[in-house]
Amino acid sequence: MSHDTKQIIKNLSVDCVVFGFENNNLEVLLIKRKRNPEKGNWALPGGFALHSETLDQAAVRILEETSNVKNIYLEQVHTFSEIDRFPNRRVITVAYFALVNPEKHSIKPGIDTTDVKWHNVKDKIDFPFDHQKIFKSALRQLRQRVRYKPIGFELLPKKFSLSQLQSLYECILGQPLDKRNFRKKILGLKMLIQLDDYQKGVAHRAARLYKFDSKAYTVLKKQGFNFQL
Amino acid sequence: MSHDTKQIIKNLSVDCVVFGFENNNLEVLLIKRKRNPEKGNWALPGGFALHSETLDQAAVRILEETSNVKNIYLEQVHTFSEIDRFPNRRVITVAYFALVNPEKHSIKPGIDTTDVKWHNVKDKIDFPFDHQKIFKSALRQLRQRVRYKPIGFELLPKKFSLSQLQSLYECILGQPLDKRNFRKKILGLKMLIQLDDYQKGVAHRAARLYKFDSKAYTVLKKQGFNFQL
DNA sequence: TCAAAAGTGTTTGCAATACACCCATGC
DNA sequence: GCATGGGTGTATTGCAAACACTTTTGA
Repeated sequence: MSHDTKQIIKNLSVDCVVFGFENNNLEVLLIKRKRNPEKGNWALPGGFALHSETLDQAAVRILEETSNVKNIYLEQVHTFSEIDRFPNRRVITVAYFALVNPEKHSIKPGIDTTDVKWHNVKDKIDFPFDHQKIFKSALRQLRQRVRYKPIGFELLPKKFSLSQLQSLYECILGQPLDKRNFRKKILGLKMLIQLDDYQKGVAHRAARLYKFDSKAYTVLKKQGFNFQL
Repeated sequence: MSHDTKQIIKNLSVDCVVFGFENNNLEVLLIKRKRNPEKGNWALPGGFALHSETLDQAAVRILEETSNVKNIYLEQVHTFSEIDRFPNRRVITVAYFALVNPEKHSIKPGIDTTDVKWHNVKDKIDFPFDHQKIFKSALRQLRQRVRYKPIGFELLPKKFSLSQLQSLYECILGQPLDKRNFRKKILGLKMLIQLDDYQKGVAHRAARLYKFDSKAYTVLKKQGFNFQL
């Protein structure tokens, strides 16, 4: 191709809805915008695509540039094209959702942002542009995916308890789950390895910790599964 | 907005994978290209978006312009952005899938096409550009959708037999279904109205015809359902 | 009378659901 | 010793799956 490699595509942007799981809550990553439009306001991390990259690559780059997160689960969600969605000129945006384990990835402001933060998914957010719509559609897609792909696991630390895992599923699906049935089901998938580690320093019986069987995990991720709870 | 209304967005196109059901086969609509690139070759109907329209609107317009079909079921599938997917310059394309009842909609060439035809989904097609990839991903999405949305019905004539409906599902899912179980399940959804009409002129027992209960249909389409067969 | 598709119920097994009590730990 | 969450098993139900013969019609 004959394009300058660092040149942006002026009418095409990528916006990312980054989900994380912290303090037993599903959270979304927001960045404080350094430039106009909406300078100083909290928004979804986004940016323009370059002529030299695919949109998947753009999403990876933008996440790294805005929030310093790398090497995470990414999936395209939808392309938004309302004529007035961006001020003054026509910009179409492709939305991605991403899953991050906040313990593994340190979040910090990148070149185009002055600040980053996690925000509880349950609390109302006053989004600029059409980011409310984008956020909702990403959440909807996450809820669908989690039912037949084991992607929830991207959000947890290496060692975790079954209660943590259950709590994650409850946050994503927005509904309580039965403890015994959940355990039966999740252990039946044979993708967890029981460890000899236990929770420490809690004022109740310590929970046993588990990790993923990464081979079984990869297989299941490809095959898909049916998680009906 | 201040754009000329009929001006195209040169780096953004829409491609449509139009499915139809005819002669008990699932078919895809192809058009013969009138212009370069790939002039004279069969491809998916597509075209550039305009500054004055959303992508959904572009898909509607393009389907009408290329193939004379209107008022059909449309859903966005995915955005394709490989750098070399289009020759000579960077063009990103947004794929849609559409469902058409060939009996209701007469297909004929539009301004940008010299010919149109239906092509059996099972037969290999030699697609230009990345249309093979686009087609595959649309078919995958159709297979998913049909399991929890009653969209299959968009493809049938007003009056139809249960065998036709079953055959449609078999074509989409690519697997045979049990007749008795299929009927039990589909009648259990209570969205079909039994008519007093029967098939005519067939050399075997005439099949009873049904139509959709459009109210129940609308409700189910919104709620989603679980079609496991 | 033959060919070809329509139509029709029952049984079986599995998986989802509902449900309640004891255990270990820190304070 | 008490508050807190961890951990465990069974009974019931509903749904998916498997399966074969009779009916109707035109040729």
